[in-house]
Amino acid sequence: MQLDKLVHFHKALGDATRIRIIILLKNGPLHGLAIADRLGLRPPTITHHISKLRDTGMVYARREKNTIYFHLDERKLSFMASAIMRLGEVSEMTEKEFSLTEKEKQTIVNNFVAKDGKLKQIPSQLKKKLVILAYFVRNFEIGKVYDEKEVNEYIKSFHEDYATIRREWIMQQFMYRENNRYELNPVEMWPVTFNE
Amino acid sequence: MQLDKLVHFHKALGDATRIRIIILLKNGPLHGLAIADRLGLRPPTITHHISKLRDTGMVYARREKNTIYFHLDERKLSFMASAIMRLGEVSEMTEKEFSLTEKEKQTIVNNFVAKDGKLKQIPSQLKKKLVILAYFVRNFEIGKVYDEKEVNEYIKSFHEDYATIRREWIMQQFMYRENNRYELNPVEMWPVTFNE
DNA sequence: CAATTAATTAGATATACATCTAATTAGATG
DNA sequence: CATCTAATTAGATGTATATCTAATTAATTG
Repeated sequence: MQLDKLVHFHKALGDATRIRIIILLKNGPLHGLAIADRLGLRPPTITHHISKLRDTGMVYARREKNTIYFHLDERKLSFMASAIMRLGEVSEMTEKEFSLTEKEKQTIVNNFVAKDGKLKQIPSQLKKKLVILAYFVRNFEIGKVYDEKEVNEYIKSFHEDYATIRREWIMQQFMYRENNRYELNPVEMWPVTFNE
Repeated sequence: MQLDKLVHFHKALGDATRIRIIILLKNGPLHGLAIADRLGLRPPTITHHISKLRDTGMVYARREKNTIYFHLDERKLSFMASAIMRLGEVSEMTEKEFSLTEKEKQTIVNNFVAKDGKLKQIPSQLKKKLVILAYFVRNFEIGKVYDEKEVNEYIKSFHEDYATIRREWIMQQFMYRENNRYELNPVEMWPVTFNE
């Protein structure tokens, strides 16, 4: 399910009147006037809410004579309600954010790092920035503690604006700082990993 | 869970930015500036959204130095997301709507039905109205088909405004009408049942 | 086809809320 | 205590939306 659909589903349930309609429909189909009467609201208000519920697919309509009965599709409701828990799964929208192939990452590096190994500029696009940060941070040793001067010196070897890079490493959780001493965070915390 | 809490939970998820925050936090805790940077938004905007998420309990905060890390409580998220499916269960909010003891129903009947068995007036409060409608509708036989005149005659035996009562029985699904012939709906469809 | 009933549309109103900038608070550190 | 950084608050702005009344459409039936 794509993000937009998920948002609309929860928007649909984010209203007391619509939840009450769901409750009514749990006990079986009902038509508009009956719903309006039970909730103490006017028919146009029910039309408004029902159409939002129908848009998500969790409610559908069946005509009988000139009365329209609204039914709750409990399976759909259940499926969509649980979607938020499945967010991390493959083929979910998460992947759009941060999954890059090694090839793509290499391309980004090639675009921003000169032949002499220096960083031409810090990418402004988040995804690219993270790749670059990951690329250069790998030269620290896991578990080793560095003082600020050491970190600065290393950064200067490939880019002049050491303050920004240092700050980004902390902010993006590649590194951890305590009492001005720096060390790598565990790789699991990195927003992007970089395997050569 | 009470209705209000459920509504607020879904309201909280009914926004693309907040869903994106959830996605980020699924990969581990993050602090405000990092979230702002990843989403391309300003810190106050993040404060705004995070506080809505915290209100529901699905996100909590832990301070480390002067950075505040926000954590996702997946168990709470999962519990609340599934609440909509449990709506019908006992001790849920449904019961507030329509569960009356036989005694309470009898009291309502006593208040609205005179000693001679006539309906004094149609209750305006929904709950009471349904009890009265159920009370009088029981005299029809299950499965038997009535024509409109028969229905009217029966209603007149206890109340003058037969049109209203007849219409309410249809609207509230105590009865079903087809080609001006009337019959009782199955008791499962009644919004209120009445056992003597 | 005229009358009835159910549902929807149109348009108005009032409230909620997502986002921003600017200013402020809170903690940590030199 | 002065400075830095992170987070929050305050206040403004524009958009979204819940509800209503009045008017209209759709289907059924005498």
